[in-house]
Amino acid sequence: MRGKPAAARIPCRQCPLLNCKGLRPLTSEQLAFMEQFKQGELSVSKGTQVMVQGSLSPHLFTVLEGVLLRFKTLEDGRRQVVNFAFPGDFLGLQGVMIDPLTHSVEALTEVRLCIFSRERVGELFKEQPDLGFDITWLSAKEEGALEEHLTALGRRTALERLTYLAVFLFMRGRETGTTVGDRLKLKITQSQIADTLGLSLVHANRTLQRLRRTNIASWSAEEIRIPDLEAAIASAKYEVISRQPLPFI
Amino acid sequence: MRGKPAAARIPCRQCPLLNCKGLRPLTSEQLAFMEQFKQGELSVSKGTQVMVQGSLSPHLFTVLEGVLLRFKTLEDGRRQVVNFAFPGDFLGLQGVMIDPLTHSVEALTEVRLCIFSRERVGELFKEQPDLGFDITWLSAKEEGALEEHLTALGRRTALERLTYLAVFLFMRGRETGTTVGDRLKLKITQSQIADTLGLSLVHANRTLQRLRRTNIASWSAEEIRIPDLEAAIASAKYEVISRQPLPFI
DNA sequence: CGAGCTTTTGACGGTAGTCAACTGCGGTGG
DNA sequence: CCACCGCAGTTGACTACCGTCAAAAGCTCG
Repeated sequence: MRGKPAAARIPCRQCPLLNCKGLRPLTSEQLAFMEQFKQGELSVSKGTQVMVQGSLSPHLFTVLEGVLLRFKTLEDGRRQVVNFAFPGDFLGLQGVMIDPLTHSVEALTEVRLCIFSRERVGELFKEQPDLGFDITWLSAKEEGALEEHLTALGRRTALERLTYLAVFLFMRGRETGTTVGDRLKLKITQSQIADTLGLSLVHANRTLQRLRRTNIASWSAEEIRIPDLEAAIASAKYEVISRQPLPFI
Repeated sequence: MRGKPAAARIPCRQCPLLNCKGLRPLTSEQLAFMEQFKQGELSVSKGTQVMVQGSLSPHLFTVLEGVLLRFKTLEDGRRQVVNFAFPGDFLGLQGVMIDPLTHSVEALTEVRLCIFSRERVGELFKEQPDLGFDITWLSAKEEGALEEHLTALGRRTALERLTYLAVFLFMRGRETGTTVGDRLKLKITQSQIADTLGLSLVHANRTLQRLRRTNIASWSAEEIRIPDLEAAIASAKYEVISRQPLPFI
């Protein structure tokens, strides 16, 4: 896990997440606590592994900027992308509870992370119960996302899965201000898409071409564009869960 | 959601979960808190829906006894089983954060549940931060299980999925004292298995027959028997996560 | 310009889904 | 008592979706 640590330490009261529309801002007391709870920052470039499956993780992270990929690897090399992380997402909670990490995390873009110490989490729960509650909230929301992915893999056709993923990523992007109009700029390889949706690379490619022809979403190597979100949601059979502003940090 | 509520209210200090080997017992202070936090008990018979997708849930539950099924339903009727709940598992956390439930919960056996009020969760986090932390732990563990299921659906063959599920259920049973020797008594229909593993009913049936012929697991309608757990784990390519005693309640 | 990665295309085979029918079993009611 | 029903499990035949193998084309970067 390389990367310039603490390149530019920004005080929490200037945290970019505070004016992110999809996120609920912290109270000033909470901000004061976070200020001393925060250990530093980590900036990594695209492709960097932030966490490695099987290793021990001394840190927790909050994503300040960028998009990451969480994935598991089987011994024989098969990979499964488990979820994506957007700004405001909390990474490494499992590492606190379960010793060796059960998945890896890799940066899909340039990424800036906020670092916390794993040892001091108990302290957070004691001194700021509301923040502890928020962490549980985030964890429950993550669980909900995994359930959606699970039904996508289990019960949706390849084309539905692709549209589902397009909509999912687009909406996560919109919540976290990563999106511009009906476009989400995000470079993902088709291999990563395949590993997310449980498809082979070849089949993912063919289905992606089929998706492009439907005009429901235009998904290029550079960006995802969804002209009619309602229509896309319907055709993905995506049940949108209620969009309350998420807590963070 | 029918069922005799509070049929027999057992004090927490006699909770059957306390001497469950896979679970970490509570301190006496925590027990005292839980005693007044607990609202009552709910006993339901096999097949009962304890929670219904789309409805609001006023309660949280801890499983005292029995096994349940969590599943999502698409509008067109396709079903996806998301996970199973064994004694000690915590149900309904998502209902606290996200308003309408995103999945249903159904009893697979006779089940006894401990009921908590959704409104008072904040109180628990404030007064017993350690318990709040434990809830987060449970949530993180659940997340880990979902990730395993996800890679099963995405990257394993039908036969591997079946063995994976057999091993998964057996080990959960063993953790929670539901198992006897190398047997887990548990009635599951092949349709439920199919909906768990993302297979069609017919194909699940055929693969199950194939699994029986391998002698790795004998999975009848009544029970799962795994004579050689190590071998089964290997052939399922199941990466066993470390088995620390779980917290509960 | 060549190396290496990602995307694309073709051909082929196998895995898994669908449709349909039949069996076996337990419960219900005539 | 047994016919009848519904449900779970089983089997066969057919199809199609999807994976694998292989190769070529496009791209970026040193």
